[in-house]
Amino acid sequence: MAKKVVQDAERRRRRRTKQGLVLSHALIVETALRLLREHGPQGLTARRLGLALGADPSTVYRYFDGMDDLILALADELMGRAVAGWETTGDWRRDLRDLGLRIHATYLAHPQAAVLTAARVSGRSQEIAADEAILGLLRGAGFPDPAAVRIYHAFIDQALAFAALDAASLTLPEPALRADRTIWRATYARLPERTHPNITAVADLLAARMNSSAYPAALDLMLASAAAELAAAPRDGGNEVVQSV
Amino acid sequence: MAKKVVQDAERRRRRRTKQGLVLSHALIVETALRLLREHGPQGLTARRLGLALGADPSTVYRYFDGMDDLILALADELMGRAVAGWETTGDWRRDLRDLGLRIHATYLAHPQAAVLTAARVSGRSQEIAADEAILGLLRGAGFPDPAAVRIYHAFIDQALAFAALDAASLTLPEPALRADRTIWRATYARLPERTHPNITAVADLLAARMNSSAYPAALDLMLASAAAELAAAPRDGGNEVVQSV
DNA sequence: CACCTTATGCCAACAGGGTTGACGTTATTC
DNA sequence: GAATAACGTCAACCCTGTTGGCATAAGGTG
Repeated sequence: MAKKVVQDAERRRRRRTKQGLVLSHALIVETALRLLREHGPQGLTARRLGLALGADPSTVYRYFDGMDDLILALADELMGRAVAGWETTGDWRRDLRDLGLRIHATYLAHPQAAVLTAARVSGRSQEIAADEAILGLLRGAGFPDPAAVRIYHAFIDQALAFAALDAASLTLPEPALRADRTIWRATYARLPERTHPNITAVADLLAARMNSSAYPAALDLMLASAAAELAAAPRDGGNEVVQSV
Repeated sequence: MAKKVVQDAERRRRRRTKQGLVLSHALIVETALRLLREHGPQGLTARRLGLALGADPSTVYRYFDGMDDLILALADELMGRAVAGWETTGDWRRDLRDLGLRIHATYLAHPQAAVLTAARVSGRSQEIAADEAILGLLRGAGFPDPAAVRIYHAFIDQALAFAALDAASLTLPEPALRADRTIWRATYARLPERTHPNITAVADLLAARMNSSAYPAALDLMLASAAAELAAAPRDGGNEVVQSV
């Protein structure tokens, strides 16, 4: 198995090898992310990855336990990048807002990586570190455990969900995910006005709107709701619907 | 092409054919959804679909232009089911809340169909009908076009995003998407307390929370925010962040 | 130094994926 | 009855992830 290989190879610096190749987890992840960004999900295959690395496709399996494992590593890497440079001020609301925007921005910088948002939850290092930070922040702010967990989940879910959908709007991946502006305009503007008056009337608006993000506003709403909950009752309030505004 | 085939075959009732097979768009979609629900994304392949239909895999291509086209049809079918039975009362906020919950529930009834949420936007009949209804509702309520489009998008995005993530929490699909309770508990509870005090302290809560949905609360927040915007200013307010509560 | 174990890379091969084209049969239409 | 479209099968193609065997390099130990 590649488990022990991981630990040993990680702490060692190799000079050169048979064909002069020097692969590593970091290099493979970096290359995979590049392929994903430049050529979309279709571009990230075992064979293409091997080609981009100048190595045989099967070599990747010396470092990762299959393609699924690699994908989890990619998601973990992105989470690590999102958290990198994040500094907590002690103001949980401000800190979470900052982190949320960082996660969102990181995924938007790798639009094709929207696939990865479904691959969360793995017990990998970067993710767990981020989770620890978030939970610690919430508990430190005075949220009881159930509330902290609830907010923690809502926070992560929201960030990843919006990132995935925003990214899907920005990119032009495989036909099944096609959602770019051109498609929208072409699809909606071509509808007969008689049968679809509402859509045709706002076809251009629909197309133009595909580029903007609704996440910051939604994030602020969620944080405001959490703050109101904290201010109202120090004790936990269960899972009931929060009616505000 | 299958385009003309579609129209002609749809309006006709065929008694029997060569081997006694009577395929149709509806039957194929129904079977594909069943495969997806029972065996997950891995279970929905051209070959398995052919097997389940008792037909040759290539036969599907007489009805759909490739697997992508079929997947879009599945998403369209689900949207149609979600909207079926939906009755508008004229109260846009109440109606949208109802529709949102319907969409959410429909996708939760087909957990494995979370993949389909990424396949939105296609110009297919059921979807366009739903879009028309939503946009008509918002414009009728007095929202100017830009605001209506913005809310329309936020509404759909939110419903699909939460459905996808909630469904991912409920199911146990391929390794890359693994996110079930067992995994959560096993993953997080096994962490050393010394290095991960926060996570280990709430490990059970984390696992238990995977089954509940945060969508209704988020939906209410969004609708409340939209209502506040409508009450405050009849004219459109652009894309600025809404600070409420 | 020799020696053995581990790490690392390549190669060939397998099962299974989507998709296509030719072909035959059936159903419909004129 | 003849022509045409629809429908289903079959064999084949190229792609995918993945594996086992083999060769070489590296690292540690005598």
